[in-house]
Amino acid sequence: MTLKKTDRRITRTRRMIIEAFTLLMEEKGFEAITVSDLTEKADINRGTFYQHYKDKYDLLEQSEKEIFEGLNKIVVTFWHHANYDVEKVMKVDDLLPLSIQLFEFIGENYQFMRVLLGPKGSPSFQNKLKHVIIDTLLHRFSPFLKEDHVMVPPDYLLAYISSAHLGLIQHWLESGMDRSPEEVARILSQTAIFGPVKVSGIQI
Amino acid sequence: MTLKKTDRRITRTRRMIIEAFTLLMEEKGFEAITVSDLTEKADINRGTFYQHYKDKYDLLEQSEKEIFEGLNKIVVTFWHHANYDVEKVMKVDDLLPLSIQLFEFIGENYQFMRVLLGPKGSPSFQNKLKHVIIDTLLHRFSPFLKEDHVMVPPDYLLAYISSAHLGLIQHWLESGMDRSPEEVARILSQTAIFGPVKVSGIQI
DNA sequence: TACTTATTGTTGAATAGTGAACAAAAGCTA
DNA sequence: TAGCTTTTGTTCACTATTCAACAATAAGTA
Repeated sequence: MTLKKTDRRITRTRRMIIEAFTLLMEEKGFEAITVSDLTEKADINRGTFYQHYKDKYDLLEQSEKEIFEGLNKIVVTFWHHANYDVEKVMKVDDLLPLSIQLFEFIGENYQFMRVLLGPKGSPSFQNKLKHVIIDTLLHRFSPFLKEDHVMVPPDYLLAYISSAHLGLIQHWLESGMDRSPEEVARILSQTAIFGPVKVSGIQI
Repeated sequence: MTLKKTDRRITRTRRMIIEAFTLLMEEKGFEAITVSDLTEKADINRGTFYQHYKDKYDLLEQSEKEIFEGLNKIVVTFWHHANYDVEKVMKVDDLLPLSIQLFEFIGENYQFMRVLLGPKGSPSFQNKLKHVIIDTLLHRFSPFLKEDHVMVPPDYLLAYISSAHLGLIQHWLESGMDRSPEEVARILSQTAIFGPVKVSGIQI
């Protein structure tokens, strides 16, 4: 079954809507935005917007979904390639390439993520992203935890790590991505080494 | 007779073509560009290009024409508003607003004009622009020349002034518009005051 | 509270752009 | 020079977007 190619007009129209959405969120905040605002800023017909999205809430939902799906796809693809087995001992540096890819993806969606995570963005986005980090990423490492080595309750550990990740991502975005994805991935890796990793018992 | 509104898709498609055209001229120079290059870079269908332009030469021609028409429109509108009469004595500062508008227009078309006037642009564009400056702008001042005060042949004067204008425009574009349209308009005005204006006999 | 303005959601006919295909021409390479 | 590859210019049926209009709803104001 061959994958049907999307008409480039659809892709283009959606990109224009997202760009307008991002600018308007920064300008006036999600709640104050109207569909008319969006279509004016995107320079498209109002009817066209309704062809793509039900309303502005649907737009937010689908936009966030795309971000989460993008992140998830990266992790799934990485895992598939890495072909990890519980028998193998995992080293922290094994995850550096994954980290870099994730930060590159975030960088590609910089404006949108920065706005969403900012003061005028979606209040629930932070929470959703945190859960994505937990479900998509951190739960994959559960099998690698040496249960008799775990010094703290796992749920607290996950809450700690995911919030730390989120905080670091937010700082990177707020400072205009002043470091490369590689650099920030290393910062994350090295910060984790002398923190959560040790308490988890994963070999360094 | 009401002015028919252009479909925004037409405007958008043409803008995308021009943007692609500008990038490719910088990248490989006009001669090396193919229509296929243009439509790939613009992300439009090849057939669509042919709906708008005959070939790449037609694209160049129409693009330049738009620039010249834009400049001309500014001058014509200014003249209309200024409502100058030969009886009135013209002062140099009277033209500052016109200068500013012209530089603003150039600024709005910065990328395209910079590339056209650059080493990989259209070799004839400089010459055409010079003639536009003469025909559109400088010839309007002929009636204000005090013939018995003119110290040099008028055709030499026009050649001097138009080249000076062009040189100043090019420098501004090449230096990435490091000064505002207002500033560069003043530079032009003040440079002219102690040069061509004096020899023309226009009151300072 | 009543009135005005702005926005919404939808509709239909028209228009612009799309993808794929084709023959011919141009450009490139051995 | 012959053969291959790329580009051109065009066509057609289909799709996405457009514009304008409309009634209903929501928001704003006096």
